Amino acid sequence: MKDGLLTDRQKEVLRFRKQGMTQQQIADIIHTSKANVCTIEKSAMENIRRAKETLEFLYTLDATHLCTIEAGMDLLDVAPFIYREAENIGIKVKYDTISLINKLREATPERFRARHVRDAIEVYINDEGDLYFG
Amino acid sequence: MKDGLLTDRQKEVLRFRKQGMTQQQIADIIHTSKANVCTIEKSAMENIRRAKETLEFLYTLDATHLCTIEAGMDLLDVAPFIYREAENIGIKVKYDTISLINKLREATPERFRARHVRDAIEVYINDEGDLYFG
DNA sequence: AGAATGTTAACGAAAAGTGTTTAAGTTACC
DNA sequence: GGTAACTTAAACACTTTTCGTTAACATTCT
Repeated sequence: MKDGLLTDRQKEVLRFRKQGMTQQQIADIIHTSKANVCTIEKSAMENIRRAKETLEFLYTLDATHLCTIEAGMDLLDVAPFIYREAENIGIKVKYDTISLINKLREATPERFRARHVRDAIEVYINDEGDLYFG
Repeated sequence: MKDGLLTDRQKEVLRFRKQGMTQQQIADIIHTSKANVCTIEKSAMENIRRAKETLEFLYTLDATHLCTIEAGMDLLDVAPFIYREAENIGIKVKYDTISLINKLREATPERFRARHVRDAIEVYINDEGDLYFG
């Protein structure tokens, strides 16, 4: 049984970075070049991105596509829209308006500009009323 | 930018499995042996396990060690214990007793026998009062 | 017992991932 | 301009993963 995606090297770098060290400082400590620290850190972030994407796939596997939030929509209109769509297919959404918006902003922070949606967001829902965004 | 951890083959098998197909049925469709379907499915599950573990590491990265739940402890004593420890370091735990126990059992189901803890569990907490178990 | 389902071990070939170095490129700040 | 922090790309040796086969083994249902 193997560990997670991150190599010992990558974990090491992430820990030092979390403490606020520069790549050069870390390079000195672990006896390698700063370029190498950079690539190690970069591939660590890449691995984290992939881990997230993998679990996203799992979620959408037992979830059905609920609706699409089109670009330009106001953030405050999103929750009512999702509630209506979910009601149409007879599923009760698990989250109240506040949690829903928080969850949405957390899942796709880059897709917002102030109160407006920048790019379309696909919304998935499962039988339990859990929501996933892709 | 690469995809998630799962190969197309693995996703394919997982989708068919979700639909309730047997390994033999899938093997016939994708033109390979059932043994191979089995190994593909198995490594898919392994990849999913690793994705989860990777994100767990991320959580503990900005969390500090709160306390250790020793083997033999009664499940009903865990929540009060954690609350007390968190209070000692001035952090309010995000979960009520019920949610806390659910979260604990979900994270480490193999470490319980009826109402008792089998092996020691490390508890981590972050500034927001989120808990992680390792 | 027979049949279907699932698992495991051993092995090979092709593909992908890892750690490194080197070298050239930003970006930002004094 | 110069320097420190950081990024990027190419190339290398090395290790691991993946997909596939075959054959044996365990489980469960009829």
